[in-house]
Amino acid sequence: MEVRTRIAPSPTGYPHIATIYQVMFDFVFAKKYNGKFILRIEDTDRARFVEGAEQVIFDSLKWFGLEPDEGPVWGGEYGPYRQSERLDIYQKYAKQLIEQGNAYYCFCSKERLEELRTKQQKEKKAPMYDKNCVTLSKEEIEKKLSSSIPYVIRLNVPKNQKIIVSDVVAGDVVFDSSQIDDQVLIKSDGFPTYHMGVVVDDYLMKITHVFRGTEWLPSTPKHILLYKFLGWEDSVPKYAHLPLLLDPEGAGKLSKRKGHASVDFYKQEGYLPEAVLNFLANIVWNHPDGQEIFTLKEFEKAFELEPFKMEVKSQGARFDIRKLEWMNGEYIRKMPDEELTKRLQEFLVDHPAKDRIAPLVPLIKERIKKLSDFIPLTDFLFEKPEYDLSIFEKLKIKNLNEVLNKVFEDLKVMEKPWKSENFEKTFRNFAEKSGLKAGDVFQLIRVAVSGQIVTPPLFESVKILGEDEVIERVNEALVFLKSNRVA
RNA sequence: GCCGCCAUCGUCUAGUGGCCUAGGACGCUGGGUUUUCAUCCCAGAAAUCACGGGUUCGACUCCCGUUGGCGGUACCA
Repeated sequence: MEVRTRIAPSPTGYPHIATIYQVMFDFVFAKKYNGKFILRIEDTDRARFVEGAEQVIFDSLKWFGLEPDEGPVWGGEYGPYRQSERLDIYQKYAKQLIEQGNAYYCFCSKERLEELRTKQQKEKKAPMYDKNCVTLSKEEIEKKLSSSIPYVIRLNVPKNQKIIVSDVVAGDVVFDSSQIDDQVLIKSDGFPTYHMGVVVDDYLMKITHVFRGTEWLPSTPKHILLYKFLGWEDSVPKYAHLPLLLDPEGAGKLSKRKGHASVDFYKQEGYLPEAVLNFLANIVWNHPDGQEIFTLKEFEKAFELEPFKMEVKSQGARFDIRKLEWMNGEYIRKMPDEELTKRLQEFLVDHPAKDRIAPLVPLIKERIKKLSDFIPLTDFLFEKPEYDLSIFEKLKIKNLNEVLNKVFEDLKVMEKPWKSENFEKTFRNFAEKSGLKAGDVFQLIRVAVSGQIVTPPLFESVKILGEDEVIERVNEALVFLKSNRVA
């Protein structure tokens, strides 16, 4: 049987990093077994629907290289792939369930439901629907229907049944059906709820494996019940409820409010998609060889989903951005210069000098952890520095102005074009003659040229700036020092 | 409240009864290389394996309980 996995996001805002985390498993697993990875848009919540969110999901998947084989714009033989375009299908199965007595019309008002809930909570009972409408006669139902009283369709959950969820991560989990609420299947606006939509579509789209967050584990028995009632018992997919991504500060799930949760954050900060994926995989799964850095392909190769035991941790994992940063740096350092240049150029969309960064790449490669680090590190190469007296004051040389002046004179007479070796020799000699440490002299030149304490290697930076520009900047630094009455 | 999942350094984890006086990685601290920073190399601190009972010759590993964390408990997904 062909392996078919799916991601079913709802277009309610920008995509969450946990969605990508899930997609990664779907994608890798489908690829490993030559199966198909499907994207289905679950746009059944009209209140939370956000215009354009769907496109952002597509873009994110593309950025991570996790594009589906089937989906809304990709096509496929099991479409349509948007739930809003499948309403009649859910209706059809809902009717079937009603006829079988496995579901029923419910005309209860929101107010009654609210009252019921508060009452149950007061009595310290689990808030559940009381099956009030299950006993309605055919005539009563017809009457209410024809006078267009709003209704929902509820699942008629039987009492005192054991429902076993076989999960590849958690193992077999037994639920008591008496604890399960009569879930709404079709809302009063005619749209299905998640539970109805997911079961019908997963069945119709022939989904074989479901990877989703553990927050879904408690509602899985409802889904299993639905498969059973619809006569699809043999088609229940294999479930793998993945550990939740927890907030680094430790207050529950990684939430959208906290920034790190948005896929966009990683793009904007200059994280590499492959590094993010590696990180995501690594926090819940360990490579059998013990390596922490591995490609998606390597993950795919080593990842196993044994019949009842998946090699994935089942506890929630804190999302430690510092480790991601380190990992991202590792990827940057291992990347060929040409590739890094390309990535940097793609990242620096508005950078005025992005076409001229190639020679810088080898200089900054070991110094950046994220693509965005490039900007503060190299700014001085593209624009004149703004000098700050406190930075000059950090230098170990006492008579700054005097020494810099001598440097200035030496620079003017140095043989052009400057060569790194010659530059170094000149100022080492200079330092020795002046009784200064070579490092201190170089640091002074660095600050004069860049205005910064930290820069890429000095000799190479100087070369990139060019002789005239360097001399001019040293002169400007002198003027600055004088105007601040520095000796 | 009820139901469920989980429990090893600050964080991510290795560990499936003896190899564990618990290993690795990030981070942190110190040192070395270096024109700054970074890279790289070396060293170090850091977990009474949540707690309490069992089972066993022997438990981080198995069982029970407690505690704690997390998730669910919607006409949201």
